[in-house]
Amino acid sequence: MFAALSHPVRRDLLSALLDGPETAQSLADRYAMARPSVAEHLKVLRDVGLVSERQAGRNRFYSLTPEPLTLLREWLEPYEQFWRGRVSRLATLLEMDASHD
Amino acid sequence: MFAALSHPVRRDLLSALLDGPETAQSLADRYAMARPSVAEHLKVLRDVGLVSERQAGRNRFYSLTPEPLTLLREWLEPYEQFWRGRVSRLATLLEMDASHD
DNA sequence: ACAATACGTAGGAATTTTCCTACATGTCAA
DNA sequence: TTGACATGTAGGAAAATTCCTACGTATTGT
Repeated sequence: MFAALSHPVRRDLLSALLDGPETAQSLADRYAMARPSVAEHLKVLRDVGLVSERQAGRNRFYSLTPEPLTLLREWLEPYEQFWRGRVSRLATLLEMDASHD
Repeated sequence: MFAALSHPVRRDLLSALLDGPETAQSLADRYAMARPSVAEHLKVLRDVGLVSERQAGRNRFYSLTPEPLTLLREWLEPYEQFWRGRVSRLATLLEMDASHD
């Protein structure tokens, strides 16, 4: 998951699919890269379940399946708690400080 | 940021720092890897601002500075909206279906 | 001053990732 | 059927990442 998101082209592909499904071809046209390279990036995204494909004649439509991103959200949680903890400790300190003036 | 999080050892280091600051040494002791390798991972995390260091004599304490993770949270947002959108469209369909029985 | 400890970094080997050019397959249109 | 399009994959070069040992520097305790 994290590895799949580590490449800017792959994040860009996901972002492109936010507007709806697109064919492999039209996705590839967005980049200076050769088409097969984009196909490999799509494969990485497919392997972690972030996109799914639907064959339609000689086109293949890719669409976004963001469910696996809930893992990322869950991973993030302890760090957000950590962050809130720090803020509230700071607030406590400020209160203590305010109390002796 | 995404690249910094792509390596399991680096994610583990962040996780270790949730419990509070630690010296480079004690962090390195957690892994089978040689200490300088861990030091390089710490450097990557430092470069993206996810950890900060405080020199204390011959020890160097690392602590978690999770602020940059807000970028991740922001990145995630459109995908969560996308997801909610899909769920609500599904709900609409189910309602429509329920209405003709 | 000297030895030991804690640490970062240089240099390089091994591995992985990225990206390319073929190439093979399946589909459509004439 | 034949030719053009859409696509995935194989094979390999190039680039990046990872991890090691060796080394340099600063600090501490004796």
